[in-house]
Amino acid sequence: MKIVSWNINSVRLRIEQVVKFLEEQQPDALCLQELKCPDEYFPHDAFEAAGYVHRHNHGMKSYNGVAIVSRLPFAETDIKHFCGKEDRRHCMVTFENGVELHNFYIPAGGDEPDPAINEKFAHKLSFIDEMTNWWSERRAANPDRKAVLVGDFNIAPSENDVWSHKQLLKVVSHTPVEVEILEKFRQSGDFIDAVRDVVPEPEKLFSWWSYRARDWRKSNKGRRLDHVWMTPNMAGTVRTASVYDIARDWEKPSDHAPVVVEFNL
Amino acid sequence: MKIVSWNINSVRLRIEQVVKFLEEQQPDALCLQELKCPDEYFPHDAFEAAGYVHRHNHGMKSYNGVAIVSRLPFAETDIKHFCGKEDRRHCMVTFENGVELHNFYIPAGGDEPDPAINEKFAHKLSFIDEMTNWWSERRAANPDRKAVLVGDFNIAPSENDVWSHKQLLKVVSHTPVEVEILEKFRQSGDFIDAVRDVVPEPEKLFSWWSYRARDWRKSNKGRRLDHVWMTPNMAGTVRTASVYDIARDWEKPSDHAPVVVEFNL
DNA sequence: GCGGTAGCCG
DNA sequence: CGGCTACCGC
Repeated sequence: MKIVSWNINSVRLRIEQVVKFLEEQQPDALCLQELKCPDEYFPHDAFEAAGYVHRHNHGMKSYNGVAIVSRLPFAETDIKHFCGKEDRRHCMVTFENGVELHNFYIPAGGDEPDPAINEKFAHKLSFIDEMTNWWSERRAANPDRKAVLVGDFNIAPSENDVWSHKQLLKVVSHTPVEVEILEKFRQSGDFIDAVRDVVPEPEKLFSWWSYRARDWRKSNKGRRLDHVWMTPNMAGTVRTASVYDIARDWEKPSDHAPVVVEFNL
Repeated sequence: MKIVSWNINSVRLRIEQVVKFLEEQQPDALCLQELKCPDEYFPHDAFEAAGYVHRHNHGMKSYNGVAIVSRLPFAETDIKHFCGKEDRRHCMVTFENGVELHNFYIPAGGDEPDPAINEKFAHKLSFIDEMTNWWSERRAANPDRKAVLVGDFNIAPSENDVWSHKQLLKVVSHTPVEVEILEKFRQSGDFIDAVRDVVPEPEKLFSWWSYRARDWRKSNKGRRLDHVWMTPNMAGTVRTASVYDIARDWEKPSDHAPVVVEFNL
């Protein structure tokens, strides 16, 4: 089972790149974030033509929005609201083999890494906190569930997930408080980072490069913000994992590259 | 001598199309309107590389802007302000053979063809009125001057310059008041319409097709808004004249096509 | 419909 | 830097 997470930064603007990617990589399921697209304008036809006939899209105008498009049918679909907002940051499907796939777009958190003065940073921390409580309950109710959790977590947890640990310690996405709260969430499910399972540290690995760099590949000031995690009962099932960074070189690219993971399922 | 007028509707967005056109048509001078480009951002390098090393550009932010780029050197360059505005609607050069080339972007005139209620329409009429007085004086001062006047005049004078004379009689660009005031200007210089000299009426000829049409060539609801005129002492010098409408089919085209005139000079 | 602008966001 | 929202102009 091949699963991909990709922050597409406008699904309508980049639908042709998405189709190209699907043709080249043929994943079973593609999880998209930052659709920036109300559901009534979601480009269903292009996905249908590409063979991705099963779709669960959950978007809004201007901001956020997540979708899962798949060649495999869904037994169930659902969404969850976090922090009392309907801001389209999560959707999930259950495949017919019982495996769940969750797609997240965790809040970016603004510039100032202080929840007392920056409401966006406070929102980010609360969001992850709520994810932790939510999963603890879900896990208690069904300890044997197999689940893959993917998305733009907007956090690069390890020092090998950023181009400069030192220079990013006070930059939102790599501050200790974020890394710790994300680790707390990880522990709540004993999740395994599927990518690091196959591409272990200290190898540097990034999935996002700012638009602001003149030559993103040369300066390579990247961060690994996009993740694919799995429940501990899926240990040992990762066949391959990689960042499809050639998509970052396409015409008018997203600032994120797809993260591709193949599972033996 | 091959001279072209082209309303490019953003010279920066379409610089590659301009270079392609220059390579295909190799005019001596290209007159551009609607640069929408401050002078400090004019794409000099692309013109330089294409062999158009003589340039007179006169632009501003957001709106209007005119330029003459040329393979032939200029003996002089100048600009004139009309209606007390510095809105970059005219520039001119004198070639070493003494021939003047004037490039105009006459105001579009808004929607309502009534100067009493529409200031933009009043501006358009005043602009042409001022052109008339200005040229009368210039002509009196130098009756033997040879001059080519080109540009987006935003008026389709004849019934064969529009797709439907009847349906456009009350539409700004083809109203009798505009046609008459432009004819008054023409008479002030006894100008000859170089294009109609070679492509006589009643042949329909257009240089502009709205972006709003689904299929501009099929519906063909065009207007001839772009013109190449010459002083009467140049009578009989037009070798060819045409509208390069294939440029209207290029990717992300301008809504205007280049008007190309070859003179025996 | 498609250029341009500004401010918001990341 | 480049999505988005808006509005302006043709």
